[in-house]
Amino acid sequence: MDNPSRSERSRNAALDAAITIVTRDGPGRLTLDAIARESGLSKGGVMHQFRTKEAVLRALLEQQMAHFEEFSTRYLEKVRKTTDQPELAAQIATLREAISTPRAGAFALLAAMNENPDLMAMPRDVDIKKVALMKAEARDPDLALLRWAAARGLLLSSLFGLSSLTDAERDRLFERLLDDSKWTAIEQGATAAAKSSNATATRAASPRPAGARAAKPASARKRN
Amino acid sequence: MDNPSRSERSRNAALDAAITIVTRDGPGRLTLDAIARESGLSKGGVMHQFRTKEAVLRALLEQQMAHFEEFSTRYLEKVRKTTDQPELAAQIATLREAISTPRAGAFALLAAMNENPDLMAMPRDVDIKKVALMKAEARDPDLALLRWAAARGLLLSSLFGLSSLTDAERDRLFERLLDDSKWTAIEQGATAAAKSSNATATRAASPRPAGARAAKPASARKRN
DNA sequence: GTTATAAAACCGACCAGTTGGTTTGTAACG
DNA sequence: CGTTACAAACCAACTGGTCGGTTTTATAAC
Repeated sequence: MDNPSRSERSRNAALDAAITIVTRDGPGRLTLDAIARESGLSKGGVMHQFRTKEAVLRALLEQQMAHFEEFSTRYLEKVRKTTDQPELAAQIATLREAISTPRAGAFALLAAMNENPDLMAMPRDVDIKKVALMKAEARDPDLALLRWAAARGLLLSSLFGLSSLTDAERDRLFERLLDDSKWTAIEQGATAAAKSSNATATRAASPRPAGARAAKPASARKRN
Repeated sequence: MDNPSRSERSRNAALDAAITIVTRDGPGRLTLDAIARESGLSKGGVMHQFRTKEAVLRALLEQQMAHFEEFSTRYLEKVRKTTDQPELAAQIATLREAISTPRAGAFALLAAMNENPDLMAMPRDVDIKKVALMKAEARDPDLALLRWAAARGLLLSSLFGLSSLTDAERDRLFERLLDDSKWTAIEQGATAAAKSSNATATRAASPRPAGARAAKPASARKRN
């Protein structure tokens, strides 16, 4: 086998092993030795492909992000014509997907966060773009964000083993989140405050004001 | 100082140190030595108060849960008369509170999960009860769950540094989540029968198989 | 009030095992 | 023959946890 292929095979073997470990034993058990053991490679081999453990985490994250990005894109293409908020739909569907697929994805996230919280910047940056898109397409951006937040809440809760919902329940909730027709009735115009009492059935057709984004969390810690 | 006070002071010092470490350095850095260093106690002293590391995690979780439980109870008492879904309101408000208070709470959660995922059973059990209460008081239980999930999504995203929202935005979203009047218009059930449970497919843009979801993580790992 | 004794709180050296990472060697590719 | 890909032994730092000993507090007899 030629060298490039050989290398790629080892790389994938290592990453697959990492996913296996993280999902099976928990993020705290993801060590270089464990990866070597699980992948069949020697530790030296693993270290040849990834010079540091952080490089492994980063590669893991990138792989998973690419996976979900692809899912998202495909889904988006498919429903672009059936809803006027395709980005929102795609995000919700992707979050839903992340629950069922080999927990890998978000477990990788967890492992990353555990080891080096700064790695979270990667997925966050993607998020920022997605949020912008969702807001741009929505008549009621805040409502879109809330539907999105709900999906995310369901995912993260499930991921952390915090969920007290059955699979059926969760599925039903996702279904409802995706169903635009169930939400239009409470869409609000871009006007902020709103007279609290009724006003719920208003269905303003105005575009939206394009909010101003501000500073980041600015978490700045160092590790390793 | 008498013994009980002395003991409690040390215990709290250790716990405070643990919170400091976890929030400042990340969950992966929470070690017994680190706690000893940070708290000023000796390692032996720490071990006297907590026989194992898991005991530290457990105590941390309990402390945080107690804190939020108290907040929740107080809030509930306060709004019981102003809304017909006080449990939901209390949960949302508590989740909101958890964002602003020292990240401690959920970071402790993370540390716990990292070390021993089984510890998550503690907060989950509380959740199950809360969910039951919220469902019981709601005319549209699923909608209540979704509002709750949204609040949770906002919290967890923010907590993990995944949030791309500004504080103001998040605040606005929480405000809306708490405002019952903004949701009544889409309440389902109660009125006009309607087998709400299925039938959601009116406009579902989701081509999902709705297949049989598999079993739970079934993580049965041991550590240490 | 002093003294004797026990019990609790605390210290810090120590242990075996694990960690991420390095070094040295070797075989195959190009 | 040099570079690439891997293996295996190795290392210093660190891990959770133990253990013998010291200090502080509590009890109670004198």
